Amino acid sequence: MSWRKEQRRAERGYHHGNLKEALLQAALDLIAQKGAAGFTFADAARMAGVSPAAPYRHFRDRDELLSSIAQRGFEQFEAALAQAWDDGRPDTVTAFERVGKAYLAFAREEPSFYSAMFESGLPSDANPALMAAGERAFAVIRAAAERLAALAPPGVPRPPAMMMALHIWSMSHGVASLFARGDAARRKLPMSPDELLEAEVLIYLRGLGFATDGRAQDGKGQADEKPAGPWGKPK
Amino acid sequence: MSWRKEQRRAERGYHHGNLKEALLQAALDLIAQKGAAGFTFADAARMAGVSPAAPYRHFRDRDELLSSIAQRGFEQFEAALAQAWDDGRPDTVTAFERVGKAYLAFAREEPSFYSAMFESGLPSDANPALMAAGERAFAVIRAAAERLAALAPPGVPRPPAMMMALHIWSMSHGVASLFARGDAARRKLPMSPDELLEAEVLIYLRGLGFATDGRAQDGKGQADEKPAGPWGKPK
DNA sequence: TGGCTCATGTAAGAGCTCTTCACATGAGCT
DNA sequence: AGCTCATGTGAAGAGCTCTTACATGAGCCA
Repeated sequence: MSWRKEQRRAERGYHHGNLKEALLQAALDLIAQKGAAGFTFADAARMAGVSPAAPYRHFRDRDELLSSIAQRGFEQFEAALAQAWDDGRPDTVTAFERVGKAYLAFAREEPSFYSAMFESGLPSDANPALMAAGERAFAVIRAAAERLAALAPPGVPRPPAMMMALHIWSMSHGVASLFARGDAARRKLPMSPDELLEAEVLIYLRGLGFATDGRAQDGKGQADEKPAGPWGKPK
Repeated sequence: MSWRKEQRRAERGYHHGNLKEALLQAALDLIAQKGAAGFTFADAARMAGVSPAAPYRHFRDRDELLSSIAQRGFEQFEAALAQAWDDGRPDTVTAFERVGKAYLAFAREEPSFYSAMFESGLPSDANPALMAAGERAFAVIRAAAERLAALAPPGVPRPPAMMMALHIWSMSHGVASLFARGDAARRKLPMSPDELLEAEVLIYLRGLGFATDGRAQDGKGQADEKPAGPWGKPK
């Protein structure tokens, strides 16, 4: 009763032709359905229409497939963040907030990548290329923080950009992994994850002395205006 | 060559007597070693010295065992946070920071619990008791935020306590899961996770208008003293 | 065109896990 | 003493991971 498999083979010949890509795609789909833990090498093979042994021609391991996905994820993540940052245009604070939104958007729209990247429990020393890709993604946040730190108001010691970057990253990751994904999002929130993160970052930046209200802060700032606060209007 | 097993049985008789507890403990140990994903039902049975089928008398599933652990984790977590909070003594801000430290300490000292709680990919609707335990733990943070919000300086619209609680939680979870655990901690940081989180929370609170320097803020605050900032001294 | 070679796929199998079943044991009650 | 039922066992099916030996055919070279 394996006419199904026979037929598939008839359609595409003995050689698949693009198995590596097909496996990566299949794995993404499977992770989306069943989570990074539930995904199975054999399942990916089945989905690609090849025998369970075929994937071993392209990936040493189930883990290597997973870390390939994570690596790609970091690359796309970096691209998304970099595009959102857009080198700080039109102004640093606006661009910075856009980065936060892009972070959440990625976590929401690419949950498979996100969980391969952060929740797959891969030994971090397994794949140097993976680590490097992660570093590059973080570098975008760090560069943005650098620029932001340079705008810090005088009079107060300037916050270390590295620290700011780590803070922003931890907020983003915290919101993303607690509230913005799959059934974790079932917790009933008083606001959307995006709003939550935006408020969080705004409050944080204000704590650093930034005037985060009028947005255009790069020079001519209207500093103190009794701001409405980053949380909506009181009812 | 199974004299080993025979001997164990001789020691403890046909019935284990406390298998459920033994399994939970074994699972914790295994998760600590190999991560929540790598842990195996059969392994736990072996470690407890019983046959692979025995655990099924106590847990419907591998997942049910995992969620039992997560539930216990939340209970201990709640206890740890509540103890740290100590009903806001000696003053709200100090106690609040203690909660943050307790959060990280738990993540660091009980990584098995922490990953069962937050990284095991359990369907959140699987176990109502689990969800309830999670809620109770969060309630501690929320209660603390409530008290803190009540101290918010006048003149600015008071921040919603729920939002503050979610913010604090996301920061804590973000720092914990990115920097304070296992080989994720291999990222070379300019400061310890504890310091990182403390600074983050302090900056955040300052952004809400709290004077977070002299600590005693509940009444007689020395408000403005050109604070050194929550990041150490500039070198 | 014919023939080589090697990357890519397959089949079969060992060893593992999960889970279920019928059956064994003995702790605690009557 | 005898019953009963919770608790543990052994065997077995189904699935997964990964290895090994073998099959196929695409690309190259003459």
